[in-house]
Amino acid sequence: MPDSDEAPTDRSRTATRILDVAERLFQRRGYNAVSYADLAAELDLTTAAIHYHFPSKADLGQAVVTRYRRANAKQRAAIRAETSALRARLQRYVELYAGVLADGGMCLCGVLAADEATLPTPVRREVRGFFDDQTDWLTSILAEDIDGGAGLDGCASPRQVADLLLSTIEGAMLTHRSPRNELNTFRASLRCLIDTIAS
Amino acid sequence: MPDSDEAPTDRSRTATRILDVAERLFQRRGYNAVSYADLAAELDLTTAAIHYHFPSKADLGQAVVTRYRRANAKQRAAIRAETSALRARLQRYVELYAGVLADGGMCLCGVLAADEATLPTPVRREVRGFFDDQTDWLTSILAEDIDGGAGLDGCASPRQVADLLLSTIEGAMLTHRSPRNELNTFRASLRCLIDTIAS
DNA sequence: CCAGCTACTTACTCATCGGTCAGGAAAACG
DNA sequence: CGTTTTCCTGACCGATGAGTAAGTAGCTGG
Repeated sequence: MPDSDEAPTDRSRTATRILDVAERLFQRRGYNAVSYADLAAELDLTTAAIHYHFPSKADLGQAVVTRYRRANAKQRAAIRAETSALRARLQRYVELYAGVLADGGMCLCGVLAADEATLPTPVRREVRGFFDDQTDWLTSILAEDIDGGAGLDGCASPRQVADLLLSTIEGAMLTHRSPRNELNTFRASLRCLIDTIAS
Repeated sequence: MPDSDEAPTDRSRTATRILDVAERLFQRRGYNAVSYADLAAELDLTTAAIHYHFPSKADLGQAVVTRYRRANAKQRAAIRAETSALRARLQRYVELYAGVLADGGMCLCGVLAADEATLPTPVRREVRGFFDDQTDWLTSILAEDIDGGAGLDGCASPRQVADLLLSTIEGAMLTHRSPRNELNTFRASLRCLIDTIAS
């Protein structure tokens, strides 16, 4: 081994390109509407080449979601490290999703959740894991808050507020996709919620 | 014509059965993962029989969503007629979706929104129409409210609150599907929001 | 210089997809 | 009664889905 590489999973150049394109397409079209042929065309490869790196579509799907989860964990860690106020943290967290929405995509796990019934088991497990990651993180961020978070009348626990936040984010992405510039509507909905939650 | 039938679109018995099964399957698997063969098997028909009633899949999809939209409009009208308090109206509105979630489904239009990029144009138009229906109705319900709805700090307009509500509902359905009894989590999230919005 | 591995391509397989067409049973119509 | 219309079946179509097998070009290490 040349040097202890940054990533725990050490992917070849081509495998990484495949994951990149697959992630993009999954975010736009969902799991079932993406074929090996689509990927091959965009990558200028054959479908067999993709099967060489990812034997089955389940393998590919799992690899994409696992990487997505890992990248997301890093981003959340950065937010936690670089900000301390609840409001600022939530705002930066929302911007994570706004960025995806801005270039015509949907949260990878949000869109895969819609295909849940037809997802291979390992992919489904990974998607659920992603959502658990989010609610756990949000819960701890909310619980850490100094002023007790008395914003929402009806919510007893930070966990409930976390659930509410995640739901709203995923739902806002689902219902406000590209055509008109609904990115602003997305941001407005979330700003509204955050203003109520934080201070 | 025997008598002026209740429905503007007068469907044969079989066509209605096809729509019923198609709606159920779309809600569980999304648009792309439902085939004519699936429907035929469940209905004990041939695929050709379905093509007789709905020549293309786009026709079928559009018919399903149009009917769904119409039924939903009736339910909303009933809520408006039978309740007057904002809180009660919103609670009954949320129960509309909780019912779908309870038997393992997802909002038809929510799940179709995830497949948006691959949807035939008429189906996509109908799905967008459904969302417009919801925000319009919620907006007017909120605007009608006597106490001005001072619940959410950051939201100026009823329309913004309506957007927020719809997003939360769709997102909560997406992220809290069947396996454990997450129906309660769904209800808790929405109760939390409603408590903040109404009185 | 050859053995072996990595990273592919070419050329398939077989199932399933949405969709078509000719025909037939049965009911409705005149 | 005969004819037309409604509603369906059986047999098929070409395209596309995921996946496979065999072969090969290019490095790499001994």
